[in-house]
Amino acid sequence: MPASAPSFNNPRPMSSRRQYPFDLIEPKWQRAWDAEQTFRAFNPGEVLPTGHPFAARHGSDALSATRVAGRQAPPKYYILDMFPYPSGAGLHVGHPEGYTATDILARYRRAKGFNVLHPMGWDSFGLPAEQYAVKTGQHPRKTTEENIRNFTRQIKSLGFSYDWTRELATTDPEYFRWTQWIFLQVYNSWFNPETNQAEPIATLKYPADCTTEAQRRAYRDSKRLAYVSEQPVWWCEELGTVLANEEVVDGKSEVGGFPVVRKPMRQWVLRITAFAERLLDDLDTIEWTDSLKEMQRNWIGRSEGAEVDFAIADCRLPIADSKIRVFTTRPDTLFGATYMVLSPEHKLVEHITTSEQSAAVQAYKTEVAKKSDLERTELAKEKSGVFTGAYAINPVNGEKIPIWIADYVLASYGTGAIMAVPAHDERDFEFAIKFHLPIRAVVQPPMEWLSKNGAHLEAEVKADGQKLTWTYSELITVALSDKTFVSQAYEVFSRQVAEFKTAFGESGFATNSANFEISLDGLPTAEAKAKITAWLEAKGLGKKTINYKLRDWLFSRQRYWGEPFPIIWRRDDATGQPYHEALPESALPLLPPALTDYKPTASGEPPLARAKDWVNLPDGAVREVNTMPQWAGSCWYYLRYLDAKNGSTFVSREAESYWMGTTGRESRVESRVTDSAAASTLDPRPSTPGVDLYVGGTEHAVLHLLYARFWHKILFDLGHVSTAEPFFKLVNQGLILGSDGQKMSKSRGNVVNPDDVLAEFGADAFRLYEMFMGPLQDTKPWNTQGVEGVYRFLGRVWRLFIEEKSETAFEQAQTTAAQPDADLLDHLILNGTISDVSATPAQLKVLHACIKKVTEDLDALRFNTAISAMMVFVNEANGWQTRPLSVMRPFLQLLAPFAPHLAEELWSRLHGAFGQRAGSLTYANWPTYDPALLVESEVEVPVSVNGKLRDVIRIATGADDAAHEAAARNAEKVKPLLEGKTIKKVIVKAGKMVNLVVG
RNA sequence: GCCGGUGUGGCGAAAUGGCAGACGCACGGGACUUAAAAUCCCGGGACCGUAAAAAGUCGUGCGGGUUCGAGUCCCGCCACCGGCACCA
Repeated sequence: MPASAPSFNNPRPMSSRRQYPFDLIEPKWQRAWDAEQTFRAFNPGEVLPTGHPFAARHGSDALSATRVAGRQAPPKYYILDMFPYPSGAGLHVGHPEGYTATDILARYRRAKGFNVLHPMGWDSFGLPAEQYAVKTGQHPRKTTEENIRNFTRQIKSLGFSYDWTRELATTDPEYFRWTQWIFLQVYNSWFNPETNQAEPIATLKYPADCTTEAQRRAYRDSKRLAYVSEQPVWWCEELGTVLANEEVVDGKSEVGGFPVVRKPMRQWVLRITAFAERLLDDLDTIEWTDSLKEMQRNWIGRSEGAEVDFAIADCRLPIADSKIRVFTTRPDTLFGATYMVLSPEHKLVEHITTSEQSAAVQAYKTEVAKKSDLERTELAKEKSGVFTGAYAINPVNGEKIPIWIADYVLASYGTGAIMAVPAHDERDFEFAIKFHLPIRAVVQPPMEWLSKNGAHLEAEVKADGQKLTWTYSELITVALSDKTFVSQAYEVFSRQVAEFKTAFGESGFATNSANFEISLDGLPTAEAKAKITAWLEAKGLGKKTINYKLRDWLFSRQRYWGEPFPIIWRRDDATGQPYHEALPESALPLLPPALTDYKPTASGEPPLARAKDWVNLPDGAVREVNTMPQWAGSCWYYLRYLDAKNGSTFVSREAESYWMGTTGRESRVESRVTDSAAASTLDPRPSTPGVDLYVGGTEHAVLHLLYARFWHKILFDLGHVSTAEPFFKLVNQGLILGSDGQKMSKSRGNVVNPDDVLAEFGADAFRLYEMFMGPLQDTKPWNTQGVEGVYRFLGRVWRLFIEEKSETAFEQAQTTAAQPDADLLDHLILNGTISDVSATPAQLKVLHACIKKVTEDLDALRFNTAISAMMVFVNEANGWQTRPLSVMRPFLQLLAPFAPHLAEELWSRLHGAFGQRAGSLTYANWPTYDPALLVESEVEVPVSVNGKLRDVIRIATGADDAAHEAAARNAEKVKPLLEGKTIKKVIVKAGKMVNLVVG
């Protein structure tokens, strides 16, 4: 039996009778919601269908521009799930965790009066469908469509309140025509450093020496945000494609873990580095978790420092090339630079290498080239390198220092060359020790550091005119109390710096750092950096610089199942050079050609090259045969949802500014009565710019989220969208582990299939359990018995509302009669304990405490404790002889976001029994609580003596401190402890606790 | 190594600096039943007690500190999870 099939012959025999007929209720309401289009979200200006519950609540003119003055428009709330890749394996229990959380919040916001946008779609380009196509020849579209059907069925069975009219798939030509369109926007833009933003390529100014059209074109193409570059890229043989930096983890492909090699290739690249600063800065404007922001910051990797030029000694090169530029974050240690290192790939290496060293240098370069990057990082322990025979001049002291090459210096970062300061950089230190290069200390470490790292050393010191030999620890100990020994301690450090087993890389005070023009001595590191940088700039020897680890985004893939580039190639008549040209927008969508074989060509070209008719155009031009990466479609899908059916633009201006929250900012949740109770249940920030809440897994912390922010900023600069950031608040759901506490995987056999859980317990129980397991963000193990727990809870809810005797009748009818399912439910009648009587104060208190807790917890995304609050309510209500309608009704509203099917069913029965028309529970106004009802007349207050709890007193609410103290002194278990003692201090927090301090 | 997060019963977890363990699972006892399941009620951190209780002692990874009072705040460790890692 395939694992994904619902198990009818369940391993656990239907040991228990169903808690309630979820198998009838759930499909019933899913059909009703479908028929009513209950969750359809309306765009501004849209005519609301009469009878739609949203119109019933907010008025049919709710979103029209001509809305009657005085009536406030409902505020928008955009709540988004990361859309899934529809894999053949189907949904696993991890997917619905985030989806359930967002669905609960979407339903909660609807009840609170928001216009909620909650869409779902498919990230449907992707490798598995293509690999399947390579194997079987079946078109990937077919596999993809089958998988989408299965995913849709599974997701719909969970009762999520998506607006399915906005469903999209990245593989749909009507979708990817706009992906291609956005690519053209990127292609036709450049980054203007003066305005710090993307601008149309037409605003580009050409340098004077660009005279011919070919020159202008070359210049223009070198400035585009999408450009072609011949550069070393990660090639994965197994996947048959190149990968972006971000897709390579530990020298292997992120997908599949296949080996990758560095290979120079002509590729499309997007200029994300131009946006590094803004991608970094704007993190401060959005509400993401610290860890997520940190991950993005680390990936961008900003570091501030200086570029410094070192002249090459005795150089025979033309003057322009006779210097080596390095990047350093520690220009203050320039006086301690005792050698230089170039990366083996550095352009100058061959020019400066002396003939004596030439053979060694060549050999080393060959050796390094052979090493994969995996080896280069894995074998990081042992430093290697070769002397070039050449020397550079340290610009601050004129010293001749040797130039080496070593693979610990990366060609791709900074300038590909460093000044080595072994005393203050761990890597340089190791290298200097290994190759016996000089080490010079120019920063004084703190005493603690010296004592920790110099414990093994001996020091010769002068004390009382005598020479003595102390251990370094002794010297430091003396220096700490006697200032006259401090300078000796530093002197020994400077002299014996190589004896310390490590470099001192932190901040301290500069020393040994002076020439006849400038002295850094005595300055703290920060000031020393500023001073030397200013000096270098004044002398034209260097300048302040900022560097990023972020690389430009490698954007092309050698695959079939991706968006084709809307680009063609021509040859320049004059020069014979190939150049690229964008297709006109009217040519979109550009469909991939039909193929029978999806493999790359024999000559290693991408699969698209097989389609000769498609590639070769009548006028001699040829099409680009690379395709876009999977990230392209997911970079902007959240925008397409806003206006998914628009055939003339990717998203209309009105829809964009409404849903992204830049119009109608003044609109707030209708402010009700003035009392604080109502106010406290209003959201403090009704609408935010951008997606209000985005929920998904951490695996997209850098890739998708960085790329999407990048595209969004380009669209923002070009005036296509109205916010600088796409996702205002973002929450990562935690991983769900197997019941063995291990990551779920087929090989471990611990995968839980939602279909099975649904068959046994129903969608509501499944949803409830996923939320009850623990905090959304935490990693937590699955436990099927836990599902039973919440399932029993739903059964108790059911029995609160349904007459038990009628259940027997229902069951009999179910086994005997061949009635349609819907009619079967008619055997059930409302529990006789529910009546339209006024509630007791105790009942009201229980209800209002529940409203308060559930509301506050939903606002804070604490689903687990909200559920436990409802359990407390049900445990109480279970004991009631009569259950007032006015109490039971609001409870169903609280339950509705979590268990919508059950709540709708009971809601409609409750109203039916009292001859009322129910109306959709979805748009019923969220209940508010009255704090006055929560006040107790008497409270229990713990009493401690000397901080130890000894007794509990009952005392009237609002009693003063004196009354508390008196009651506490008289408490039965406290009295004996006070005998013969004096009370030194009394702490009273009225209504909270009393503490008596005795001596 | 660096950055971020997490450590609380048998388990998942709760606790604005103020009665640690709400709620749920598992477990034990009882009611109902011919019986079981389901349901309903009761119990429950550990230790020491006791016929049963009560009382008492100890308890939120470890060690210190602040405070009348610390799971919560501060300092120093340890372990686990996630990310980055020769980025000058």
